[in-house]
Amino acid sequence: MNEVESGKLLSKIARLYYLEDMNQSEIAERFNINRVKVSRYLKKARERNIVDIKINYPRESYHELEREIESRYNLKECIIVSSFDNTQDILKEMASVLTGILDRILKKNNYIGVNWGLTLKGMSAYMKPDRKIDVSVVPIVGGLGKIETGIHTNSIAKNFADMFGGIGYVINAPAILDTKEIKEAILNDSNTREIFELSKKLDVAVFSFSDVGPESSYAKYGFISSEELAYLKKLGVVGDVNLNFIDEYGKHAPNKINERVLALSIPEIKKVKNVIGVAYGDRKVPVTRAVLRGSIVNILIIDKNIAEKVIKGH
Amino acid sequence: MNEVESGKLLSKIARLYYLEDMNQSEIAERFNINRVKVSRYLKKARERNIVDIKINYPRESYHELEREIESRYNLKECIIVSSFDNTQDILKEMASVLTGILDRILKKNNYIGVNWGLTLKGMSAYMKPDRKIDVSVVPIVGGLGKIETGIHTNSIAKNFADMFGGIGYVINAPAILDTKEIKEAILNDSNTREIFELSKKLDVAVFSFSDVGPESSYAKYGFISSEELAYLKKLGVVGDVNLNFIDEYGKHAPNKINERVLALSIPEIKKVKNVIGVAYGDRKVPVTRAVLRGSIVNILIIDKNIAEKVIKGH
DNA sequence: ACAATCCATGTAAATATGTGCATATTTTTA
DNA sequence: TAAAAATATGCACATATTTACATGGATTGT
Repeated sequence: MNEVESGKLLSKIARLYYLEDMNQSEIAERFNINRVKVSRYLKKARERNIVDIKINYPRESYHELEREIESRYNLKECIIVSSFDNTQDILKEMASVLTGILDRILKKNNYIGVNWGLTLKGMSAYMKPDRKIDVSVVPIVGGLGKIETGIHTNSIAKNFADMFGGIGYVINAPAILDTKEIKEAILNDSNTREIFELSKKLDVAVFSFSDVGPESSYAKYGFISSEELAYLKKLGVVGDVNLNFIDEYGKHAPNKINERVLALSIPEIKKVKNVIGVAYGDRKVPVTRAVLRGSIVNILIIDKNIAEKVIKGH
Repeated sequence: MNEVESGKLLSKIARLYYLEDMNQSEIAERFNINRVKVSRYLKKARERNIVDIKINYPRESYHELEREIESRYNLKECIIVSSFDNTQDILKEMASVLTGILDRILKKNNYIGVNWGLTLKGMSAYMKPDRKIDVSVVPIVGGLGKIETGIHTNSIAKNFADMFGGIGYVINAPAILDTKEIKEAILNDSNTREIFELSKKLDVAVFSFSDVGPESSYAKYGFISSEELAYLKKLGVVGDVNLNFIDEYGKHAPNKINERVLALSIPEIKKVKNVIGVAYGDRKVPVTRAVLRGSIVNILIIDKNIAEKVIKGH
């Protein structure tokens, strides 16, 4: 058995390289071998597990779960926060995570799209970005509810623009119209069209998604009636992504309501480079799974409860 | 606290880089950051011990002791073998180690110098090189004793040449002459001079060293009288390196005997790129320490007993 | 509020590492 | 033992990583 087979040389080389910051040329020189050989021996040492690399994750992190979801659904990032009893605590955590990601991702003059709802409203209350940069914040859905409630997409856009520095665009059209025809008409109006044009420039999109149950914002605020919700459920809808109703596989489920909804569509959302989805709470487990299956987002921020159930459920 | 400070991003990046073989560009792309930043974050992750690298050494190895000696005495390599009760077992181990090193170091047409004595004789009985290459084996000391005993430098050179393939040169002069004048005369003879010329070409030198006690080969075989040994000891000599007598600091101790000794000197030995010293047994502890202190070798093969005592002794 | 200093960033250049390929060596097979 | 196959080697090139440096933004002290 020679030096290499026995692993003695491999371990020596590995030590010098990984532990003592010697480079491959220096090692080659020392052991009188070819530089390329050192590279190959190091590879062999890794293959034979002579080199053992461990990553120490921060205590409170759910990296295994994150990793599992990232690789199963091919995400760039999955970030999981603790499922605190208190909703505000979850929102605080999520806000901190989202701020970190946006601080990192956003560059000057970038375009960021946002939708509406309680989750984004709640998070923006706790977001404290490190720095101000000029970004353009664009609503990606029509308006729902009064501006004062703070869940309106224009409010969300304004919040984000104030926080990161830059301008918050305003959409002057409701999200749900009475008829298909009215929607088409509004879409043809330059005011609205301009906003939707901007969404083609998005570098980042941030949105929450929801189930179609009674606790959803549209149910609670009465934007969609319970009959309509029942109708959607019958079609196999498990929730919405920016008001696009989807089935359990994350496919858009054709329905009467969407015909008169003004919102950035799923194919258009998918074109954005960084698509960040946010969700917490038990009721959003099925829609989260659907969003993942449909590869709608590539960055996902969820709470531990959803994460575990998504993984267990399949 | 942001993503970087918390270590969350660092650990994610480290995982992708070290555990999932992603390169820095891919990671940069994924996290929307600059490629150089990934390099810097990885450095930070290592500094913060988020990345933990462990080397698994072969079970029976004394890597810590080896490492200690290597770094303390600035060796390229220190290899320690078990101190078996049976001398032959030690010789077998050392032979295997030396073979490995020579198989690795020696290239075609290299010159290798060898000295004499029981240690090299004993080892060469067990050496089984992987391959034959053309090397030139050169005696680096005059002859001592009858060829038949096998401890004569010409025998050692022949053994090495047979094993590795190549030619064993022969020195036709004794190591210890009667007078300084005779030595000078012999050194002027072309036969001897040629051999010593060759030693300027050495790529590797292999030699054992010895104490100046009654068990040394020169005492046992009567090449040096007990009066002379006593005289050397009085001068502060702790042993010899290729018949050059040295003090506890590895410095050559000027003495009457060396004036009439025919051997490659310490400065000449130090010029060789790979200087391999071999020793085992308790009596060689002081001389080993001296050899190390004097930086005479850069590769050292010793038994565990010597290693431990060298380290403990200071 | 201003200047001075410090720190972060990205680009370009330098360094280090990995790979394809042609050649050499060893092992296998007949 | 010779030929064939498999493996190892080292060069030249391709790729990847690190570093130096210049710049700009943030922070601190006055």
